[in-house]
Amino acid sequence: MTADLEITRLRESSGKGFEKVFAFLRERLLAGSLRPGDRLIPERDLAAQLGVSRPILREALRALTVLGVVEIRDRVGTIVRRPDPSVLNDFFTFAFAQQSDVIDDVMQARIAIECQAVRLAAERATVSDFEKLQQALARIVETIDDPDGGSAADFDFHRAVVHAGKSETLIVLHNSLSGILMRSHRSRRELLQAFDSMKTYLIEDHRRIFDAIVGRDPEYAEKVLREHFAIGDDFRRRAAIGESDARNAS
Amino acid sequence: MTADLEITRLRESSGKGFEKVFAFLRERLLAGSLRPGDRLIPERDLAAQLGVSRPILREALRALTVLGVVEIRDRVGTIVRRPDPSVLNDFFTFAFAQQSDVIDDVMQARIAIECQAVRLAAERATVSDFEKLQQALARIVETIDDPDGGSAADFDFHRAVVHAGKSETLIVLHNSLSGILMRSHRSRRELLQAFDSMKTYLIEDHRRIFDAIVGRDPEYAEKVLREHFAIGDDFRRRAAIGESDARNAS
DNA sequence: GTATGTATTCTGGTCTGACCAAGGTAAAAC
DNA sequence: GTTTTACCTTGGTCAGACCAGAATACATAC
Repeated sequence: MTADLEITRLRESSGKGFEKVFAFLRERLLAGSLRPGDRLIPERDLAAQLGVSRPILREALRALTVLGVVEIRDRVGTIVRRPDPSVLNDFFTFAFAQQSDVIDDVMQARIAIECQAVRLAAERATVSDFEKLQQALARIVETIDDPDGGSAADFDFHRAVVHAGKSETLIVLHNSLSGILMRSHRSRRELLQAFDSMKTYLIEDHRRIFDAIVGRDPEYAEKVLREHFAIGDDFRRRAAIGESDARNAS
Repeated sequence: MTADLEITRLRESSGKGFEKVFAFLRERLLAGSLRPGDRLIPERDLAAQLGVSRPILREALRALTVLGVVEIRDRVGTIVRRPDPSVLNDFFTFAFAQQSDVIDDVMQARIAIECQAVRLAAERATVSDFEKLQQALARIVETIDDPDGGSAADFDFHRAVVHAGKSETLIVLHNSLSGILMRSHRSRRELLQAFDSMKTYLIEDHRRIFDAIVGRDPEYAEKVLREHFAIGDDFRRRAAIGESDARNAS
């Protein structure tokens, strides 16, 4: 509507076509003059205003799309969206597709996130969170002999912990790491079956974490969680070595 | 015409043009048939083989570019790259830019990352890391009265800590959060100027963190760092209240 | 034979203008 | 007032063209 002045300015400032347009839109998005829900003006008009051709504009739009910032709806228009964390999954998938040895490293990030989250959880968790945690805990007990279900239950519990932390950022990050972790999670869990002592350890650890959160003890909560990871890591290290990669994705 | 069995298959499988091409390339990238360093065939040829027009191909290529998977080099070609973590910066910037109240929340993530990193640093830091940390520490002392320089020095120190942790993932995440944090960092630091007691606290805290790392004491390192954040948060809370929102855009 | 400089080719970067199909909408028909 | 319908809008795509500079081949000079 009123955006022509600045656009003209932009036309000379930034670099080449795509870069220019992308930078322009980026700025608009970041500055907040384009907010989630807004609909951009038609591609043709926008392209004209920006002084580029439609294909170029579309490149920029598409770029923003993969970043989850906008959504191009066929025959409707381009609307601004609140960035969807699932984009990160995309990225991580690409990033870690080639190297499989980064799992341990990603694990460090997970530990970081969860340890912080569990602290927050101990402070902020609501009764509703308690319930969810308890349910997750129950499922862990139920599925202790089932690799698949157990893995899921385990993960759910940890996810519940992070959610109880009430930090959007931590939730996003944790969720983003999920993709990579998921892969290893199952295989890791499987070999836990070998050790029978693991079962009690698994249950006990989670229960203690739960108790710590309910008991509003951040310090202890983190401590237990950290130990939980350490012991798990230890078991894993002890058992698994030859991680064969069956990557024949049909 | 007859040389492209898989391509032809793809042509019908996936959805529309862009989606199809993107999915195709994505698969190739993930499967590993396209590996970092490889150069794609010229756009014209590739477009022809995929049965789409060049603009569409470029949309897909550009999309992969923002994901950091490929790099389009002017007049050279499109080469596959190992995903660049800087992509995350893009995303996080977008994701957290719109809400200005998330700073505190992002801070939780920073704390999470750094606390984990400092632990690792205490275990893994090399002599080279020690030196960098010491230099950063020295700069903090030097620039204690300079808001700008001080902010940078402070940040450098923390960055050095994370790097000393030797976890690529943590480094990536920390770096990604930097963008958002940077904004607030300076203003936060400025108001620290008001409190004179802050200066000694700032120096002392960082020095203790440094000592903990050199002393190979993860537990203590995290403890100090956590307190460091807590105290900073406290000061901030005490000083700044009316965080005015400059939302004069639109 | 080597080295240098030049011409040619290749490749991305961009533009123009066009066609299609389906969503939206308002006029037209009931 | 409701339904139907025709039109316009909008994204999705294509085809072919031009440019500028990198890469390379080639020819020339030493």
